[in-house]
Amino acid sequence: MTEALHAVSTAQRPLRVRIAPSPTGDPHVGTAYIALFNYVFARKQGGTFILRIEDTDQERYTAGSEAAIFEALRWLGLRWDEGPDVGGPCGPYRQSERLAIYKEHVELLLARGGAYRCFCTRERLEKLHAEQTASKSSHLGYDGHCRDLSVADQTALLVAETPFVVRLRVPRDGVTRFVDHLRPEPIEFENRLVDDQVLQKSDGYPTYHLANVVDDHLMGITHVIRGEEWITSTPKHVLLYQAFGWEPPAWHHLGLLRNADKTKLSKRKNPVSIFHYRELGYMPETLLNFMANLGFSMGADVERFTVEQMIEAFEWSKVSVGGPVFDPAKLEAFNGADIRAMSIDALYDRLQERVLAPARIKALLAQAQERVHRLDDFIPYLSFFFGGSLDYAPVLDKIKAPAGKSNAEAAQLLDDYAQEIERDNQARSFTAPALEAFSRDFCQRHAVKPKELFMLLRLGVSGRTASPALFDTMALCGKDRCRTRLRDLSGLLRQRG
RNA sequence: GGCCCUGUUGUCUAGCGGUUAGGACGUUGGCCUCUCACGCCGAAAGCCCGGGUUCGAUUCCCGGCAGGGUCACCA
Repeated sequence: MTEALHAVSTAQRPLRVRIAPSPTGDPHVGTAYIALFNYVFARKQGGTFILRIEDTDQERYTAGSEAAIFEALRWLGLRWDEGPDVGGPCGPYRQSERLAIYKEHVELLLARGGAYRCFCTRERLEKLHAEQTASKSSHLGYDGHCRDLSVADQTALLVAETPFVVRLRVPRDGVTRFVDHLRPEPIEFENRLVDDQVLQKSDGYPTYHLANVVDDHLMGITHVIRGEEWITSTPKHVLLYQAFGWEPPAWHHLGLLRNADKTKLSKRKNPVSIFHYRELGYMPETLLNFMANLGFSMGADVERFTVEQMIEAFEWSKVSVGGPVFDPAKLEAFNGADIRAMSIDALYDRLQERVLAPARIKALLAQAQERVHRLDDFIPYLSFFFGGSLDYAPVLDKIKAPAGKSNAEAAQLLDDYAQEIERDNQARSFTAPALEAFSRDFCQRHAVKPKELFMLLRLGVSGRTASPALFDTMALCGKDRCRTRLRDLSGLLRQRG
């Protein structure tokens, strides 16, 4: 049985893999991690590496984050062969441009009986969920209310323009089994525990599950290499392939990157933006090497290697699957070693690329010009625009919670501030005017005097009581540097109790 | 809670029935040295637990336990 299942894999089709990020927020290191393994595997096998943008959620979509994904992956050197920007034979590579395709496939499924229309209201579903939770029902999920509506009933509802979603008709019994090529045993799910997943939302957009399967098939994806978080929805995907009569890809679920406390790597507990590492001066090849070691082992006690060397040596048997803790200290050590290994000329060139990029330096000089008396003062004056965490010792006594607030509340205020910036479409871009508008509004909402919050922000970001205009300072420091420092400051406040 | 995945020092890992259980980060002692850093030498620290199978289990099997993931008209 096991043998037979393993043998099914992807016969003789040309090897094609993909990374399919969704454009929400900053590009995540987890995306880079998964991209790396897809990329390396494709290169090793002479296959094709595809970038597909999964932008089917209009609510969470954020402008500019697609471009940010391109930028981040390019910075890392993970070049894709097909994608929204470079095109390719299976385009478009942006799901929002493939809506007609999904519609068509939903119709196909409906016609075949593999899916059905569900007219249940959100209220009913919420009530259902509440009841299931309250009764401690062992399995939550749709109750199949609309599963067998008569044609007449459906027509009536359709004529009345009742909103509906389309759900996958999951078999009531039996099991769905698939092989994960990273694990020794096939993975099995009882069908009765698999929910009738929504495939098409009431706004006509596909959900991830539908779009992903349709695209993977249409784009000829032979190997799906993704995070372990997807294992539980894989039976739905397998069932979808079956409903369409398609051959599923070979599944590979990699362990999830973790915080120090072993939970799934999160923004709350760790810097997760690829840009954070770029801005703070980690080198792309070092970051890649560090991440490679999280799930891949070269063997022979070698852990410093290039992507080329990884490609050379790559085999799935060298990939481990326990969720690794992303340890910034080790990354730091790798990066330091790599800096030491460079020639002075190479180092100098590296610095020009970003840290000392002329445009950046000029922008900084513009801030320092009127505040400095000697040329030699520029560098010390601008020092806090560089580096990560600051030493707050010299200004410790100046760091105070706003009037009427405890230290803990002030810390919380800073955390909220950092968090809410991400949710603000303007402030997220981190320009001075947007930051100012956001910050003033923030003060209003949280009942703090701007003066007090702004001083706290200034101290956090610059480590000084005096600096160039706060919002220019923040914009020039960059989001990632500000975020770490504000996090540091909030930690410091919290520590005081 | 149901289901699923995972389980070697604090962390990332090597190991694939017999090893003084190897390497790296971190921690730590020392050497080098005007200081720091680097570099070098050394140390502490691990096979989740309990049953099997076996002459012998970290390794194979079973059962626990622990951690994680997932249970959306988000991906």
